Amino acid sequence: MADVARVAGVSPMTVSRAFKRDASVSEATRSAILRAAEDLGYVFDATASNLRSQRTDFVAVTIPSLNNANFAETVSGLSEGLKDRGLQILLGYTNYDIHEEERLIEQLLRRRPEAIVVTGGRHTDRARRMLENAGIPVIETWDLPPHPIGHVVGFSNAAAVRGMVDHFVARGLTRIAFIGGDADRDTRGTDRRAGFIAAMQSHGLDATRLIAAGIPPISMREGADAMGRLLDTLPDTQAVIAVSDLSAFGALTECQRRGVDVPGRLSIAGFGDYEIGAICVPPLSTINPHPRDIGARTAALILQVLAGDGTQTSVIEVQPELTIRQSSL
Amino acid sequence: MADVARVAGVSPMTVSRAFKRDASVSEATRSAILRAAEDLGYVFDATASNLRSQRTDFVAVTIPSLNNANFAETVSGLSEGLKDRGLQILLGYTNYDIHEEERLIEQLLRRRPEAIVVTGGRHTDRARRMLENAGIPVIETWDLPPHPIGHVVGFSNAAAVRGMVDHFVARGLTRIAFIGGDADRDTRGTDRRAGFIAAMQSHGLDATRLIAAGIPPISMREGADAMGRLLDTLPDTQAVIAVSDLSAFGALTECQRRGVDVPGRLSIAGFGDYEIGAICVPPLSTINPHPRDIGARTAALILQVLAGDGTQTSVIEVQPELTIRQSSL
DNA sequence: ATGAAAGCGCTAACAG
DNA sequence: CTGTTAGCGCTTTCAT
Repeated sequence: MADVARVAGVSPMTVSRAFKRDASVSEATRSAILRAAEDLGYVFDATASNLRSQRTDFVAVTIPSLNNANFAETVSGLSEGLKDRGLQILLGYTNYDIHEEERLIEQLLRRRPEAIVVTGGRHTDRARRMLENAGIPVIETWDLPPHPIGHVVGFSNAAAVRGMVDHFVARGLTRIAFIGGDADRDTRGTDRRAGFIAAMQSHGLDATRLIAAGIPPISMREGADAMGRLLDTLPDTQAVIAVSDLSAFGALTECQRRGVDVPGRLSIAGFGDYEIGAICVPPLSTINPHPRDIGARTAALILQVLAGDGTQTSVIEVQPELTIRQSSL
Repeated sequence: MADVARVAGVSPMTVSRAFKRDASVSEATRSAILRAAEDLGYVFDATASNLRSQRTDFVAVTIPSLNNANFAETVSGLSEGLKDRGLQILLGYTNYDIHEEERLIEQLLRRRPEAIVVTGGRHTDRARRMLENAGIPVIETWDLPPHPIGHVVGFSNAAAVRGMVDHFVARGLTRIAFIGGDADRDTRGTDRRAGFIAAMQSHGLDATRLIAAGIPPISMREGADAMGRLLDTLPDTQAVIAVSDLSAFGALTECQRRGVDVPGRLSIAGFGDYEIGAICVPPLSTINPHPRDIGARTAALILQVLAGDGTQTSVIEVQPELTIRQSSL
């Protein structure tokens, strides 16, 4: 920066200002500085800026998996909402493991983010303590934890599934199974399964048709395998709710391979409103948790909190939407 | 850190050492320091460490889209290979736009990464200049550019498609169409389309059955729409290659909706070996570019280069694999 | 194995 | 609109 200042004939401080958005530098001076910088191949050093200004413009985000359209949508909505203010996302993934999440949170906090967004509301004790003491806004998403650490933008996974159970029951189906949610690593999956069980019981129905599908992320293949076991062991099942659209689609393909008519003999529903559910034949009933909205509203919340709008914490509920398609009609 | 030092009864320098992996601190001192840090809720400040040591332990990575299983696999393989050495990925996405890529590269370089990995081999002139002058290892991936900036870990998208054309021709099919690759934002898509045209011409076949599918990322829906137009306008087409498995699957569903037998009346192939192609009915022929290997080999290359193993640049070719399934048999 | 002094490259704070 | 001074919290370097 000193070199650029020398070439442009100004002080380093003026160069520093020229690189900021709204700093007061005359247009002529600024363009001369930027030209000098370009000529010299100077690249602004954010590490020094971060230290001195005590601002990094990072927003830390943890998601269970990179390769998941739902979480990708949330991150995308978040990123979109933050980039106008120059905030950049520092992303890490936990592989659906809260111990991995703990390690990740520690690493992320070392980078001194302005805020931290975590997926889910269940954490190790130490992770929780670190978040509580971080001194920055904390936002839990994709859940509605009973004791939030800070802010929340999410929904109840259990309640969302209840709507689908009600839909099946209203159609007169009673022998309903649930695929997935058995490994307690994926807290959203287990919550959905718990919601299924509670909803079935409240209807006075048998809630024991639970088919394990392995550790998350549940693949399409695992959904297909689970459906195979279901058809083998409980062939009188009338409807299936899968922990995600991906496993639901896998289950559908297994029905196709075995010549089981969907929805004639068996209804299927998923979760997440992934594109595949809308386009496959027949299209899948699902629950749309509005992942992009979660991201967008989280971004808006962060901007508001960083602008100093009060210190109270908000709980923003993004209502999941029951989406009924041909697979359950 | 000074506070921790005081509580632990040592100098800040010793605290600093206690937080490093292989620093020479007695075990007793180290554990006393770590306990003091935990008690005080101290979190190591990476921004200061970065500035003083001139090391960030960041590896910058640009990918076209977060929500893409192929790129997610590459990032995952990369991340896996880097984390043992404490290197963290700083990820940004370009939305398939080289101008967005230019902006992103500038932002990423300001964070002073140890190396930078970009997806693709085509860049704006300014982006290319920034990468050349960055003074860190540069790795282009998912392509085989004629004039690499630095290292390369990738494959020829055009050559990969040739293998699929040859497969169809060997089966006696001659009226072959290509879906996608029309928007020049996605250089990998256009390269695949160009490879299709070249391969068809080298067989003396008509290479004009090109169906546009819109701007990337091409959705399943766009694949289905493209297939609809193809069936409407060129109903005698015998085989279709789509720019990705996702659009190929969309195309397949359109055939299902119209009662067009696949592969009886029409063969379909995709690109990418996404899970959906392996499980849908019928399963899709595809080209597997081994995305995780690209990431893993990129990670290994970075570690080797950072360890100072010579200054020569490597071009590592990861061979795509033709995967023939029922959709083209 | 531990400590003292100096400084990484920028910007807050103040001045003009 | 521009400049001066000091210092962000670590770690390099050199000691012992």
